[in-house]
Amino acid sequence: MSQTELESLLYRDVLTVARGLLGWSLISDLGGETTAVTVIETEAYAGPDDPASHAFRGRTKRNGSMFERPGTGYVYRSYGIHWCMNVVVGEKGLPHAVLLRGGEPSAGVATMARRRGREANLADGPGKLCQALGVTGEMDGCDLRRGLLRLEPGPGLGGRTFAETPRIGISRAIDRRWRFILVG
DNA sequence: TACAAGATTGTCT
DNA sequence: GACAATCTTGTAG
Repeated sequence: MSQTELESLLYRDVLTVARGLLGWSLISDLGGETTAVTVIETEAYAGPDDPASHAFRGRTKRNGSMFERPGTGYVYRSYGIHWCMNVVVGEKGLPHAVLLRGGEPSAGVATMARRRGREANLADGPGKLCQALGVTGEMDGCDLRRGLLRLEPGPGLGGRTFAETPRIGISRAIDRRWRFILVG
């Protein structure tokens, strides 16, 4: 995959993008320190067609970023405590997004451990991933194709396969198997 | 204007 | 395995 392929991937169907982002690197230079993870777990949210999406009932102050152009980051606060980040996909104005649920630390591990206050389980959850990379609400609406927080070609699937499972932590439309996770 | 619920995590039992 | 921490949105009065 190349940066150009990322560009075209972002305009594909949200489920295709959710699968395609597995194995990519998410790199952060926030706070003057470089940290990075390999994306290993994603979830797809299809805005107006998805009762579980924040954008199901239209645009609000919080989810405005989801209506921006693909490649935009949508960062929101969860349960008033944690930050969770999405990659906006699809045509501009269509609130489709892929939630980055988990990653494997690949660079700046010491920095991530310091931010997280522990050595293990640095990014195996949406809130943990953001904390490890230093992502906060200030990054809402940023351009993930360039800048301090960006997606770059990573190790890819590396011969590993991925599983499709029901989504986690939601109460609506839980029957849709729109969660993708690398196994192995 | 008030209140319930939520795409979660860490700690304690 | 249960529960608290903590804030924004949506809905009702």
